[in-house]
Amino acid sequence: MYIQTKCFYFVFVMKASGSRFSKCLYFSANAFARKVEKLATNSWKKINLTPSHAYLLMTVIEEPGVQPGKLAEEMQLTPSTITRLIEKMEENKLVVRTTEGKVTNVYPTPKANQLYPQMKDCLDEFYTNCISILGAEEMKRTAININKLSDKLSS
Amino acid sequence: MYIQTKCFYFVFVMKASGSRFSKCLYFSANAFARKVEKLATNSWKKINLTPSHAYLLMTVIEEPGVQPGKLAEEMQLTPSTITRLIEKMEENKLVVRTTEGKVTNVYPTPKANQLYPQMKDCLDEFYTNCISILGAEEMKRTAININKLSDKLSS
DNA sequence: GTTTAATGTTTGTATATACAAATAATAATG
DNA sequence: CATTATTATTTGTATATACAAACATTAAAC
Repeated sequence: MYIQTKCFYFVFVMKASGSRFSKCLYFSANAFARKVEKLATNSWKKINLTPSHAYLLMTVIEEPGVQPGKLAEEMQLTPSTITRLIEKMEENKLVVRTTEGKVTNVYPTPKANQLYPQMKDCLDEFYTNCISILGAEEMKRTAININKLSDKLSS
Repeated sequence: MYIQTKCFYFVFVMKASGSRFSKCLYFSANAFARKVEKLATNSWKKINLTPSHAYLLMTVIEEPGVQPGKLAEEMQLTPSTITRLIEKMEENKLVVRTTEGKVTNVYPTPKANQLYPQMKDCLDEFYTNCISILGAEEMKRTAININKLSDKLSS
C-alpha cells in the first residue's frame, strides 16, 4: 500500500512536465551535469584541457607538491581517477610526480606555470557564460543548494 | 579589470566552504550527479540493471515500439548512446528491434514485461531513499529547479 | 621485534557517454 | 524524374570515471 502510493506519486510527477523524466532527480541531476560539463569544456578548449584536467592543474599550481589523496578529496573523485588524470598530464609535460615511500607529490612544470594566466581567463569565461545564461544569483544559490544536498548524500 | 574582478569573485567563493571547489557549479553539479547515480545504482542492482538501462526499459515497456530518436529525446542522451544501451539490452534478451526503412522500433520481450513489477519496486526504493536522505520537499524543489536551469542551458 | 593492520597509490578491467563520420532511406527542389 | 537535402540510426573511436584488487610502506599490537 505504502509502496503503491509512492509509485503513483512518481508517475504523477513524471507526467507533470514535457520530458518524461524531467522531474526525476536521477535525470535532472545527470542531464544538468552533462550540460554544465559541456559549457565548461567549451571554455577550456582553447588551451586544450578538459575541465577535470584544468581544475586539477590549477590545484597543483596553487598547492605545489599536493598529494593525490588530497586531490581526490578536494575534487570529490576516486584516487584511481586522480592517478589517471595525472598520468595524462604527465604525458603532456604539465606536471611531474615524485614518489618517496608511500607518499607521492605532484608538482607543476614551468610550462604549467606559464599557462596559469590563460587558465584564469578560461575560468572567467566559464563563469561569465554561466552567469549570462543562469543569472549570477540563481547560479550561486543553486551551486550552494546542490552542494548541501551532496553533503547529505555522502554519509 | 572586469576579468580580474570576476576572478577574485571566484576565488573568494571557492574558499568560502570546506572543499576547495564546493561552490563551483562545475563541481557541485558533477559531484551531485555522481552521488545520485550511486544511490540509483544501488536501488537497481538487485535486478541487475544500471539506472540508464532501467529507465530506458521502463520507457520501452510503457511505449512499446518507441523509436530510438524519441528515447534519446526523452532521456536527454545522444542517439549513439541510446543505440549502445539498446544493444546491451538486446544481448540480455530484454528488448528486440525491428527496422523498416529508416525507422527502428524497440519492443520489450516477455522477460522484460515480467520484470516490470520488480522494476517499479526498485524505483520506489530509490525514491524512498532519496526522500529519507534529502526530504520530500527539498528533493522535489531541487529537481524542478535543476530542470529549469537545464532548460536554459539547452539553447 | 615480528606479525598484523592501516594508509596511499597504482593497475586491470569495465562502464556510460559523446562526437564525428558513415549508412540508408525518405522528402524537397529544380 | 534526377539531384540534393533532411532525417533516423548505427559505427569507429575516444573520454572520464569507477570498483576491486594489488603493491608498497608505515604504524600498531602483542
